[in-house]
Amino acid sequence: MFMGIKERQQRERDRIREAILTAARELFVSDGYRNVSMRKIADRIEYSPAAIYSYFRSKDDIFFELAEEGFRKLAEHIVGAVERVPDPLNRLRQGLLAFYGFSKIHPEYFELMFVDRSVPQISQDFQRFEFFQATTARAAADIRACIERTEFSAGLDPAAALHILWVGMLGVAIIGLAKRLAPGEDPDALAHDLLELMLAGFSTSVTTTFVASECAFHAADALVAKDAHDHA
Amino acid sequence: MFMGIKERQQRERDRIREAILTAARELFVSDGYRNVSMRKIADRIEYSPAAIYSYFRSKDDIFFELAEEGFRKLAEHIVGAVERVPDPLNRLRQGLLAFYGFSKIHPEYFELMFVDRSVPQISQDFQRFEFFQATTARAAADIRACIERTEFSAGLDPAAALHILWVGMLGVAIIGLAKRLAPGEDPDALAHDLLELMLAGFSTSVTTTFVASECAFHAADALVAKDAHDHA
DNA sequence: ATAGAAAACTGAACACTGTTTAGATTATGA
DNA sequence: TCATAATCTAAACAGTGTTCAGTTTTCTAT
Repeated sequence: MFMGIKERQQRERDRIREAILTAARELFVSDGYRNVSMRKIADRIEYSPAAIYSYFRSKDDIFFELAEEGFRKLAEHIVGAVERVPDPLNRLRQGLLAFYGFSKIHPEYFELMFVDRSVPQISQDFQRFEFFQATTARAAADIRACIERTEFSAGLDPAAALHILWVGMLGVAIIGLAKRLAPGEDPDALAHDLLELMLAGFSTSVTTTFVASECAFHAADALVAKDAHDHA
Repeated sequence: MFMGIKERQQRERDRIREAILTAARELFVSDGYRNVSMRKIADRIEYSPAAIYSYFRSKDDIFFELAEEGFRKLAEHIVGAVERVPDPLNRLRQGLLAFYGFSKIHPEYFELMFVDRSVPQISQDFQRFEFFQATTARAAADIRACIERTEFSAGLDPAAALHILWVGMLGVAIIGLAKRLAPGEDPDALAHDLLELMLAGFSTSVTTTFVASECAFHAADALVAKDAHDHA
């Protein structure tokens, strides 16, 4: 009869769902994601632990949603770092440094997104995060521009090159997070050096044997092509 | 009176201690270190869980010992890969590929040694593992040789350069372990490409701002100097 | 307003986890 | 033989994710 009731109920459900995520996020950021428990979340929202299970299938589902959040945050962070950089090479540089920087600003998100194996869904659906569709497309376009400007070697596959750069920065990020450096050592300097080394290497005639998958990096190329077409 | 009793008791203690480590290692390798529990270890050695605590202060202590084992294994693996390679640059290459390869042969050890944060002692004492004293010294010496042969740029700091190479390979190893690649993508090719890229970069005049700590990499230099002196 | 249905929530339990402690058992030394 | 010392265990504590029977609340239709 009253049409608004279903909607109000749905709004209420969404509100509680969001409260669960907020509680999880706060615990996650302050205590580390290893120290988030269903009972702690339940305490925060003043519900019983069992109640959460009518909003999320499992604890992993909550973390998966937080990971998605992390990918959105990361995309924003990188876009914010490169949007006013006109030069393709510098934009690439700043973008990759921003990727590394994200691991320091949001270590918990970063570990969940790129390192952790306890939430299998994140590994499984890794390529599906829209982060890749948008952000990597722009980065690949910058690499292409660098090749055209002869700043990078001609035989370079942009998608493969991006993958390599990304993996390198991931390595630095992780030794920083996992604290596998001596007290005096500066991971920032390491990040800088590795990045410059890789960029310098791309100006020589290195060949790539790695083939980046269609669904992620090359699909992103199509997206940029479409983007260029739209702006034409 | 009977002098041998204390010794026999100590032997027995050592035997049981070793049995605990063996049980832990087997569970660790087959089920993953996240799935090793004190109760499972206790079941295997047919003792009560509490008994283990008179041989190890905590579960972390067991894992720390397994990590030490891992570092010995890794050192052996790398030495085995490079011992018959005469050329310094190739030796460096093979050594770094062996480091990456170790992450595939012993993923559980690798994650425990280089990624995991749940055993704080491993992060804390990371630089003290003898692995660094020996293996990194030889790698740094190879880098020095490459510089002398003008295969690498002159201004290079061998310790810093090694750190950079190591971190790069660590990145590839981790995306492999954490399965952050699309199904078709080959982490081996990625490892190869990144390594060649970095080596190519070192032949250009890149500058390093990173300062490797005394206690780990530079201390290793001293060890190699001593080594050279001993063989003279 | 009231009965019935549906949705929401809880208490208690299950099977785990690392760790501690008091007590029982066994081996040793005089 | 008897006390001491070493060794091992049962039980418990506080925590974990998850499930389920049952209660409470909310909505719908008469």
